[in-house]
Amino acid sequence: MNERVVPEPERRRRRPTKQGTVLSAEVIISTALRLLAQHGAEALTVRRLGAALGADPSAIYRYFHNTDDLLLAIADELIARAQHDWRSTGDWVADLRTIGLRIHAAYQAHPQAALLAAYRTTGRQNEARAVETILGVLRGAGFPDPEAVAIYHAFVDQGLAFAALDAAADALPAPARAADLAVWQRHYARLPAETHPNIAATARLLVTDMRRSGYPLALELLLSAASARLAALKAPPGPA
Amino acid sequence: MNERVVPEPERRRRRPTKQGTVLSAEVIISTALRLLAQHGAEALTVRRLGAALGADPSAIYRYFHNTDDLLLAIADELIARAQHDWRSTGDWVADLRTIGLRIHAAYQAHPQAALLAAYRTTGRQNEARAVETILGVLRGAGFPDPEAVAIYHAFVDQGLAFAALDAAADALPAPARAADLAVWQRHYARLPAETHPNIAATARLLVTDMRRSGYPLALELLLSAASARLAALKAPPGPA
DNA sequence: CTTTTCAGGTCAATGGCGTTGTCATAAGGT
DNA sequence: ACCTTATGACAACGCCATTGACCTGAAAAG
Repeated sequence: MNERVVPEPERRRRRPTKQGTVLSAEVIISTALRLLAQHGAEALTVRRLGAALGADPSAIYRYFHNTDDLLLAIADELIARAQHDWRSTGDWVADLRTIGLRIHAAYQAHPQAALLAAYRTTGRQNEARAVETILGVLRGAGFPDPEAVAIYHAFVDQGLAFAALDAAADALPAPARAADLAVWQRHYARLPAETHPNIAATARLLVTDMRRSGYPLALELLLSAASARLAALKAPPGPA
Repeated sequence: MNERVVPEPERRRRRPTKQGTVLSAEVIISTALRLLAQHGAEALTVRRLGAALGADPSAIYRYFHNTDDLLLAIADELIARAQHDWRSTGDWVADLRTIGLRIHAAYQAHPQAALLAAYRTTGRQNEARAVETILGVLRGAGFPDPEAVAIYHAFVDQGLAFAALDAAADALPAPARAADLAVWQRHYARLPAETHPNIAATARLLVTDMRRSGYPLALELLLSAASARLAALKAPPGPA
């Protein structure tokens, strides 16, 4: 591990680069997000980031231990954006629905970054706040701790997993992306009923449905099943 | 794109390498899978694959256009394996549960290939067979077509999304993977109750639960919610 | 206001990677 | 037995992340 990094709040001396930029963790993160948005995932290299910042690539190592450290910082920033201004309504199902959709939306706004970040556990400030909030909603709803933790896990992972899945579609190189979308019309819509009766019968529905994200329905199903479980827990004497 | 590749069925001349191996697409794929299984994601490089084969790295480009081509060839195999020997039991919930877990397991067995494959729509034979099967299960259970298609979409995307999420954890470079796992013990388990009461109250549960995949529960919740919807559809006169 | 110090930007080098242009040679059709 | 050419080998290119040594100017100390 690299020891050159001084924690951001303790920084005193800020010295411009040869090209005049004044660096900071914040500037580096936002430049990285811009680079990802403009030129795709493969554009995020230390060398190109250095060039975009107007600094020597190695200067980045004064702010982040390595590229992974930088990536985790980016991930935490996305989580922060998802939580921005959120407030509980008192209805736990509505709260979780909103949180789930917000996470998904925040990641969709930066598909290239989402693809890299959605899989990581950062342990940083904003992530911890999100974990705390979601657990609070579930425990406040009346789920006993083991159930609350299990449902927290399913809920969060499902949100992140769909965020990455849908981000990947956006982040795909243009030709591959077009090809994948066209498969449903070009290929599945023309399969004969003899060999693929179920696809043939539903082809039109498939073509329109597969254009959208499957997340909203998956989220709704998760929430309604969780709700049913809670109801069962609150009526302890088992039914016939 | 590299034009050196001769399609496998047209190959006539098979010439041993200096070290005596006789190459083929099949040998290269299985060696790559062995390399991945034995030494993890970062072991799959053209150079190391060449070394493992007993051949010059560049010889691989006589069989695959580039590394992506090779990885897709590996991935293609996974789709077939997920479906291998599957048979309907007549119980639609049990069938979907099995199919979901099988997809997840097949991808889990080769995480780095899964990461590339889970996001794509190939439209090829094995994929079409899977779509047909799942739609058949849902329509056979009595879901009307629009509902069948919507639930198909949520079900499949959930399976693929979790497959990619869990594969990504396995495919992470060893240090990053260890760091992510440790976060729950090192960091979350020690947050004070004053600032993070819900995390503090459930820390022990979190540490053990987050080690496992969230997919089995998420799948179960999706299936039970779908089941409830079907029951509601079959009892048309609305309840009190 | 001067002196000291050291954070932080720069430079150069290391060892890895995927990929390709070229060459040499042996396999296999004739 | 002869040719053709597919296929393996070699060497080189331009990327990549990372690091150790250095230099310099901003801030702290007096």
